[in-house]
Amino acid sequence: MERIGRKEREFKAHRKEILEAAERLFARKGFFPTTMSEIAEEAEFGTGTLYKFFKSKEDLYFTLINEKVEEINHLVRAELRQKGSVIERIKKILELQFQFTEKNRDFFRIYISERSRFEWNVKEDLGKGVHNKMVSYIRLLAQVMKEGIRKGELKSISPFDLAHALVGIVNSFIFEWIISPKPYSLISKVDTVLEIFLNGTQRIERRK
Amino acid sequence: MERIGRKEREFKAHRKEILEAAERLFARKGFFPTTMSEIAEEAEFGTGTLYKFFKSKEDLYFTLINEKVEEINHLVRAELRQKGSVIERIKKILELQFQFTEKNRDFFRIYISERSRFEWNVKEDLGKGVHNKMVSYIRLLAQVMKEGIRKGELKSISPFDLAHALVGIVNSFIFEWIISPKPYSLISKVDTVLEIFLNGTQRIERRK
DNA sequence: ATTAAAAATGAATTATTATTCAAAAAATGA
DNA sequence: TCATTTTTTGAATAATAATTCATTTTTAAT
Repeated sequence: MERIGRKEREFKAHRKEILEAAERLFARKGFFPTTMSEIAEEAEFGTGTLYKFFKSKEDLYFTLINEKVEEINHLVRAELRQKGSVIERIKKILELQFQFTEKNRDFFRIYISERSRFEWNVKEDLGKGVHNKMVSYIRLLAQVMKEGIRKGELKSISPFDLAHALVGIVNSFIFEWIISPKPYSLISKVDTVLEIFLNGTQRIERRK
Repeated sequence: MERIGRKEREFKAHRKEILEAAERLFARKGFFPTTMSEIAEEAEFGTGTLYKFFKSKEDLYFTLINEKVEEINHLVRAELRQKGSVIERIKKILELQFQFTEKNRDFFRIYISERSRFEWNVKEDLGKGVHNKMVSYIRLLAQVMKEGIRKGELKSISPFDLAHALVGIVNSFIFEWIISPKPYSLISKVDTVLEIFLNGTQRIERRK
């Protein structure tokens, strides 16, 4: 099924090569300082060719981001559909997220610069898409938190506050991992993150 | 003491007006889309005049950020010098941070877009300054966490991990507050943040 | 009031780069 | 092979905006 011709296959392959070249450059220098000619050169195409695949530099940039965000969102949603306690699912999401981040370091350099930027809200649409996915991701997490509260697994705190706290901790660990000059395993931090998020950081008195 | 002449006083006043105009525009549109002419118009000066105060657009931008970061760092350091339990001081820092954020909404729109951007590492110096202050702020917090562990107030978790977790939660709440269309008090979130950070989110079993 | 010094101005300069498009190259098929 | 269509190309175009600086305006001094 899905028999597609050589032409289409090649088109997709070229498109992918361009996206990957762009990913490397955007990760290294950011959006504005990266030029279309540089991307073309990196991808071994002529400058004009890029415009056969993407109608503008911004289109290329946001296509890149959106496709990857879609990918991770997909993984997370699939996980959340599983049975199991809320806490188990939260742990699984952390593992997924950190694993995906390790496999996509370049992308995350771009993404974490992007997600807290407001510049795009001006130019409608393109930037909005990324922002909306962020919001819907939080909403999804809040949903899970709510379930956890209902089931008595989590404390009665506003589910959105819980979601923001978790996302905050995760982002902070990802950021640190990205900028760290010494490479280390991000996945090894899952337990620490979970411990802090679930049980807090205050030492518990042994006895009264 | 410190008798300064009218000339110098006016120079400083003009400089401040330019910085404030720039703050408003950068907060609204971000660095690249904001032009020097726009800033000049907003501040009611000629374009060329800006260059009497700042040697480039980047200089203006980073001066703005650095001065404000300096200000908050100063407040935090002063607080940390106080006596009292580590947990009390952490609470005080949260209050300071959230209060400062509420009073400087425009600035924080700029700052949270800036702090996770890598574009500047290229252009040496200017961007580096902001980054360094961030790092030294984390180091300071880690110091406090270490003290908390030594005194038995906090669990034995890597002090840097503790610092990153706290900063992550705080940033996440600040971000949410900035983008929220409905205004609300950020300071009212101090207790929630503290509760999550210290005691975690997992419901504790009443009895075995 | 007159002149000299200082400050402010914004039009002109310069540099940069996204995008286009006429020409060249490659693929197709008769 | 050769004519036709499709794809690629990168030099030329056009737009933008940071920065400069000759000129104007303001201030200070006599």
